[in-house]
Amino acid sequence: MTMVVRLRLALECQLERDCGLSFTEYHALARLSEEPAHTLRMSSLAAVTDCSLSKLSHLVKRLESWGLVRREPDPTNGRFTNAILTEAGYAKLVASAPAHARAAQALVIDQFTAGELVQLRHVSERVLEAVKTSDWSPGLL
Amino acid sequence: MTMVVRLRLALECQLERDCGLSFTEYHALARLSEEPAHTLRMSSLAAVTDCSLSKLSHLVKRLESWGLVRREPDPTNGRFTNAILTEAGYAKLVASAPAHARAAQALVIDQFTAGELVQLRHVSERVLEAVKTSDWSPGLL
DNA sequence: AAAGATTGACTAATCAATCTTT
DNA sequence: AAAGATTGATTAGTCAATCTTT
Repeated sequence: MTMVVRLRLALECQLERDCGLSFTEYHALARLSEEPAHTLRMSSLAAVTDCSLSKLSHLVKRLESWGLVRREPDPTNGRFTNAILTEAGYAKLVASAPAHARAAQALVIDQFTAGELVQLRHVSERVLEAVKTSDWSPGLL
Repeated sequence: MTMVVRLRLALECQLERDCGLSFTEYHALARLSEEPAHTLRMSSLAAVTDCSLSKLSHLVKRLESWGLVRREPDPTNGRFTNAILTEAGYAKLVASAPAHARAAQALVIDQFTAGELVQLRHVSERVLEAVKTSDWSPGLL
């Protein structure tokens, strides 16, 4: 587990220093940017960022106060709230991504051959599957 | 990274439910129990639990308030503080370890053959080494 | 002065309670 | 009533400032 903890700490550290974003804040922006309309419902965003809805709500409030995201009710169904990446949010992400990608590259990708990386992907998939079917569903996922 | 995040969340969830301890609290107790005298300096314990000294100080205060650990100044050098596992703390750990070990076993170990586990260990070691020699030293390690 | 550790103020996360829309 | 989301109170973590011992 040490490796799991330290790898995450290193990546958190890089993001904090280079862009002033937490790991989860960064990934929320990244997930939104992958959507066609740079938009995702709060509940969907919570799922893909491994956040509880409550945590995400607080987090998006913060991102909104920084002008990186805005929220508006889904026009087609008022009980959904859409989180939308702003221009500034997208610019922030574009500015932040290269350094983060370099860090991940250096810490993980560069350590292995192409064949090992394939292996590693299998490993991850099996562990993820085991986690998903386990009793230990972390809060609201 | 998703796998790294979710695996940790699942293990945190198990510990919280089954023993009412956070991941770091559990590991602090576990590290102390591995020492001959169930004792470690605060600074050493911080290093092996991947905590800042400040975080560990708050955390140990909590463990102390629960009667699981006590602190006393090192008799040989007054600027060190020793964290010492109490009887109750050891009992708590003994009661908690099996379920936690089973969870880790189920989520990781059981997913692989013996050969793959050896591979996995190599993977971890290489990533750890890369993290250690990187610019992104997470706070005070 | 430097190392080890603690403290207090601030920021973030969690949990239960609440509010809104369907 | 149920789903989606937010809020507010408590608890944990971070950061800078402080205290103690060497």
